[in-house]
Amino acid sequence: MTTTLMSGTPWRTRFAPSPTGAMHLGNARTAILNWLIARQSQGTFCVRLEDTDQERSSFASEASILSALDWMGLTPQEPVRRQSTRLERYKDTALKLWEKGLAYPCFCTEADLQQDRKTAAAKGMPPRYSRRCAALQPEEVREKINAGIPFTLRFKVADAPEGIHFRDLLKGDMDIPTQAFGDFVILRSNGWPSYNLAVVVDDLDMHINLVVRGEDHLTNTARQILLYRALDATPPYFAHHGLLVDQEHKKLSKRAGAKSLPQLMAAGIHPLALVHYLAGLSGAIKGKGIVYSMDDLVQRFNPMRLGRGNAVFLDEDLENINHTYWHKLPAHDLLPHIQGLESLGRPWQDMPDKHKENLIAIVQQNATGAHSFTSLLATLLTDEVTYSLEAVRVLTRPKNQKVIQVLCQILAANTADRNQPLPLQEIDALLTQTGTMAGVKGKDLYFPLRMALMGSSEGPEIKGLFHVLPLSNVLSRLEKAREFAPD
RNA sequence: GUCCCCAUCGUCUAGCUCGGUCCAGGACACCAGAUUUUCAUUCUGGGUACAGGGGUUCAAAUCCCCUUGGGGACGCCA
Repeated sequence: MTTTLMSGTPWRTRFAPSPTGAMHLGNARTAILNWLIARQSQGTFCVRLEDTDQERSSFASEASILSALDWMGLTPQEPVRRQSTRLERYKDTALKLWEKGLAYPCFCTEADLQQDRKTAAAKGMPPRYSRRCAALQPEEVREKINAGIPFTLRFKVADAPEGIHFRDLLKGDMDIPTQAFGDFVILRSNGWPSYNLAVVVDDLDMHINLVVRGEDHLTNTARQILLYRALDATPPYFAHHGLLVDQEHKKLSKRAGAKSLPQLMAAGIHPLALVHYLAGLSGAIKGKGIVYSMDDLVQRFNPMRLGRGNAVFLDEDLENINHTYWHKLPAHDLLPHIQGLESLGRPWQDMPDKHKENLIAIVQQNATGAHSFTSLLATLLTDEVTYSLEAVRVLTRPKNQKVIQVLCQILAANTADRNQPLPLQEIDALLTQTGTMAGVKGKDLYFPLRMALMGSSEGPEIKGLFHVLPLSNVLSRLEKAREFAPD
């Protein structure tokens, strides 16, 4: 039987970012796909930090990437690995390849190579390594080494068969000619491994059986397959997904305004919305509506439907799906992600979670993101209503004052505990009664009440307000609104 | 420059493997109506796509070729 992403193999996948900056959307999507495929197949999702570039790697980036993964709910199922702790292992492997005659030392300097590339470009040739040092005689090599000239180890590509064939689990049969690249470096002159070597050694040692990454790695895959062969090892399966592009179908870039994960978090995106959108961009999420948890997402994920081409990322679409999530997720799942709550002060902080969730549930349909809550909640927590110009206009009309006055009378006669909100079942009757007595209905009834209670034309459902505001608070708001009455 | 990948509504895509059931289906977005005694929510309806050109065939979104467009790779970066 042909192996597919869904043929039952528990996939051991990995997400292997280099900690050289904040996590970007493309990275995030790769991470999500790896996580999803592992989870869906009852496999394992691993994370590995590829920090072999000493100049560009930073601890801050590591922390940022790891926290972004955590935020998205993509928890690694094994301890995070770090390549910089395994330098000896890579070096040994490179040396072994040299001994076997599959690699050779290269003494070319940075300047030499740059010159070569320039010359090649001028001739319209691909900028590949000239293989100058492959021609060195053993004595020459020994001399140079004894003279202390620094060298790298290059893998002998030309010795490989014509093309490299592999079956990509997403793209199908793939043939990459070895002419696509020159003899590549596996060990740098400072003793650190190159990307391709480190990846192969680690994927082997970690028993990764499926590599999911962007199609920009297609030629790296060919190089890595060569390394697997040189090490007498079986390569894992590969699945290359398309890249994320912007509206103009250009690669997503910071310059073009693409946001990083920390920026998206700060912008008030709910993690489930982001994960759903990014996973859905490949067409692999079945059904409509939001997902309520990562497990839910796994249920609806079908890796066989992963698209083959590039995917267009639209801020607008993310915004839309984000709104939907803030509207529909239970308040319980919203609370941990709401930002700026501390500015609400004591009354909020002292409140039990259950009560907080009730308030959130009332305002969430008007929320647009993680920090749209504070202002909405603030209007519920205070007695001080801020009236908009529109509110003032509405409240100064006698007809509208009548409505408020009537409601005040009705509430004043109510014997319920003033420190509690009114019971749900009473609210309907109460509003109907107000309407009847004031001789209004529909918008004429609700609009003045909305303005009086919230000071603005937008806000939670009126009935909901009565359900969360203590009766005393409702009364004081109404009293205040009555001050707009014309003399 | 050389090589590789991709090409269906605005977006993500179904269909392409085994050509007819596709004057191309769905979702999101958009527009219009309806419901909810308010905004929101919800419901119903609507418009919009097979990149272009050649073949093959009784028949092509589906197979072949070319063109165009887009993306990627070619580092002592990953």
